Amino acid sequence: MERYNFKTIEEKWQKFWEENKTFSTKVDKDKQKFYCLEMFPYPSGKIHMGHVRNYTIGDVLARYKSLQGFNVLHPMGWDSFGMPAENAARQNNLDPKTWTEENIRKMKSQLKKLGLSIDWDREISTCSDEYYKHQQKFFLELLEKKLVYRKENYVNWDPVDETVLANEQVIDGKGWRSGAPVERKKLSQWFFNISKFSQDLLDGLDKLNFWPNKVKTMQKNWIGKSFGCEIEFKLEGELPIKNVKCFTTRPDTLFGFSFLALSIDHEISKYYLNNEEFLKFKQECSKTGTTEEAIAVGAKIGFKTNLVAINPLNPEHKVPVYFANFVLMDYGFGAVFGCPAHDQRDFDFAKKYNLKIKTVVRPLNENDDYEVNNEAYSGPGIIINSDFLNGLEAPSNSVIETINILEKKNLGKKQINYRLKDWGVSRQRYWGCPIPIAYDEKGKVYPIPESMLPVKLPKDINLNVKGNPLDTQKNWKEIIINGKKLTRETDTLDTFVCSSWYFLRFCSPSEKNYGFNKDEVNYWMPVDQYIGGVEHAILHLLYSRFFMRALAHNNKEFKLQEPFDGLFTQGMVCHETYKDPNNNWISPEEIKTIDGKKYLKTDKTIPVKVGPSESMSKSKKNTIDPENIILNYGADAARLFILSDSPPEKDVQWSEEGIVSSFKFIQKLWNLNFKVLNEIKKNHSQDEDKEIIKSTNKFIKKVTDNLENFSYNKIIANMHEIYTFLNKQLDKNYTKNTIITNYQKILVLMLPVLPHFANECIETLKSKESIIWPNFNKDLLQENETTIVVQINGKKRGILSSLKNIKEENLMKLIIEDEKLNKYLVDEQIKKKIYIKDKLINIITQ
RNA sequence: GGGCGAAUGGCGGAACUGGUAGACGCGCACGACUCAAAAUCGUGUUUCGUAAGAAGUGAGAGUUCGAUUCUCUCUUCGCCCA
Repeated sequence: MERYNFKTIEEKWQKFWEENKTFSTKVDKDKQKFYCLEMFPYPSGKIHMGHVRNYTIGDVLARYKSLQGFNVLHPMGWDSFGMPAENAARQNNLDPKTWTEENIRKMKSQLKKLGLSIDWDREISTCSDEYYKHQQKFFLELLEKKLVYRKENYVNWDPVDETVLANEQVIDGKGWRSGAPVERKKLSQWFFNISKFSQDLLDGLDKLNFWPNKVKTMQKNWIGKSFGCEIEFKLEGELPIKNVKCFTTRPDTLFGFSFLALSIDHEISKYYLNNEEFLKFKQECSKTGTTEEAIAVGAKIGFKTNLVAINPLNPEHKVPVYFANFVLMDYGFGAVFGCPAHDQRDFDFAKKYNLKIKTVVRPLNENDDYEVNNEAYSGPGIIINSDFLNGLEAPSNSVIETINILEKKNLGKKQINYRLKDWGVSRQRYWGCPIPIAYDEKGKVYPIPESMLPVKLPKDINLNVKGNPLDTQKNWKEIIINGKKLTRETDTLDTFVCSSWYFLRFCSPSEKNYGFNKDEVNYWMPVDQYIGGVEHAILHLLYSRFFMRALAHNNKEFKLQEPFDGLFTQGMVCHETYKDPNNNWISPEEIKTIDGKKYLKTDKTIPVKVGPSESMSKSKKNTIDPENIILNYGADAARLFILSDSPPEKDVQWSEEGIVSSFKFIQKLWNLNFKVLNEIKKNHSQDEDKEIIKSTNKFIKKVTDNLENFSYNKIIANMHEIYTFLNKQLDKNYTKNTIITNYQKILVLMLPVLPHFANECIETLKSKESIIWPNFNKDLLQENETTIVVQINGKKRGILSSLKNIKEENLMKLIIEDEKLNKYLVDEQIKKKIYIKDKLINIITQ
């Protein structure tokens, strides 16, 4: 026996693949294609275990499909624009480009050490102008199609850093860096008209049969289609505006109307701009963040106007009009009617300002004198206190009925509303794709002509400035187009734009004239299997789906709607957490295990508190560096373990014991390989080939089924079974040729998971058969013997072996002959027998 | 607060359309090899019970000859949205 030297063998095969361009792919219309894609990484400089898991899962699939004869596209690239580069560059006084490129170089070499079957010739990086110049063209194409527009919108503004913050940079209402309370500020920004496709994006979900339902539900909720009605309210007061439109999903509660609330940006607000109290109120409102959550959690405040709104169903019923901070201008019409009894937010508001609370829906188990007390009732029930609406079932009938009445009286109309808002793509940052636009002094928009693309980012820029660094670049900002002096747009595009079409670029990464080549895209797209984290379930996937529709809009040559045919979302990688006696987090490397208990490495008498297994994060110090794992145990062991313990869609727990056992298993397989090589040298007098043929056939079926169902953890279990079988049975008398062909089939089954190891073993076998995925023979799966479970009164009492297709009478004979079983039957009357052929018999006696 | 999902040995997890619960791995125990240890190999391992046997898939009910699987109620946990 010889030690398996993973280092030289893994290096050998990686070199072989690179030199032979084994994974380089071309369009081949005679072959069926398979596009396998994993979400491309942000080049942080180091791969983490999440990457190892994601890319191993993808690689297993890609290698499997390729062994099956598919023409597999399996590319990799870099989502390389974004804030970490800008932050790191600022800290280390570097250029973001240099920092990013160095990280890409490091990460690429780490990924290569994992032995992934990637076509590196197709590598792309979104921060290269080769990539983003096409994105700028797409932007202009969408502008032409009127799917891009500019409008004023609120942003999260950090008043200290003088910068715009993304929602996730706002922590507890404060800027993540400065700690200053975040304000709302209006800025002119670019928007993609994703809401134009709301219905289409919703409908498309039904056709995505190979997506997890969970993700489809999340997208559905995000699009948030609601059915309701637009109502026009008459206003009394000294303003030229006499009507206000509202959208509501509950027009049936109109008799519980107690106030009308307007957004501070409602057109009516312009009549209050010289009212100091109002301006103060507006100032106050700017202190709440822009997210729906911030508004929901924050205090509800209002400003009372001297206006009065009239209930369209009862002109006698008049209520006050407020401006309120919880009403958003971009939902409905920036106005809501308040019904405190049946909406908690309205209830809180009414309590605060002492407004009337009138109950108009009673729960089904209450009487008509029911009154809402401490909280709003929003459940189903019966309409009460509402004149001609009384007695209707709410909300099922009452909403439709009320809409009918309103429509007949010309007071409102049925309407469908979506929660999905247009996608704001402007970012006030340096490290992103420049928006190819310029303005004159009056702010008129000029697209940058195609001949002047790409708009490249300026080099040697000072990042240590407040606000957007591009704004301070005078030389860069000034531009002359057709003799006209203009100023460039200094905002860059949201990085989600870059990832909304990168899968198209992979199809034709060197196409010069356009973002992709139509023929190649038509061959490869859609992505057959997309694999990534569930955290991208909404935004990235929805944006990509939108981007395909936007490109296909008014386009005869490009008709793709859905980019990802199949989607798989993998779980996270977790690890135990540890704390020292002072409750400081400590990392796994600082720990020594003695007799199964864990102690500090520095002082082996101090015990370590072991916490629950949580997803790996730097803050909890429970990360494991994949580079060390590959160095110590090899890529195949890492791949084997990351797949073995849990189903890929669930979280997996990384453990030292686990990786060690995977490592040992490969060594065992290596020993087995020697045993096989020895065995085939022998001359056998007689043969028992049937057994090995049958078992191999059975394993082929198991592994193939498990691969098809993404049950990769079960494949590892199958590999252990295979090992046990061969190790025990090998010294029987098989013919040389039978061992070679069947053992090679078994090695091919292992190849997707252990590519270096399996290729090495196949090479030592020197078989003449080609390396392809083996098919199983259905006939060989048939057994002529079977085991039948014997139940008496539903309880398992024994198991009998018999030939298949045994008749019930014969089976009963066997049971009566069996002493153990018969003892349950003597002195009993058999009332009923349920016989499931070749499987089970249940005998009922009482 | 709403939506979705999950709960199986000491642990991670198997169980196809309702038909042998606990595959496979980890851990543990015992044995072999060894002067000894590590490594390796072998055997065992749901619980209670010496045994026959009984109980057992978060809790409680229901459907069924038969439920980890289907239905209802509840508990706990996770994720997403708010």
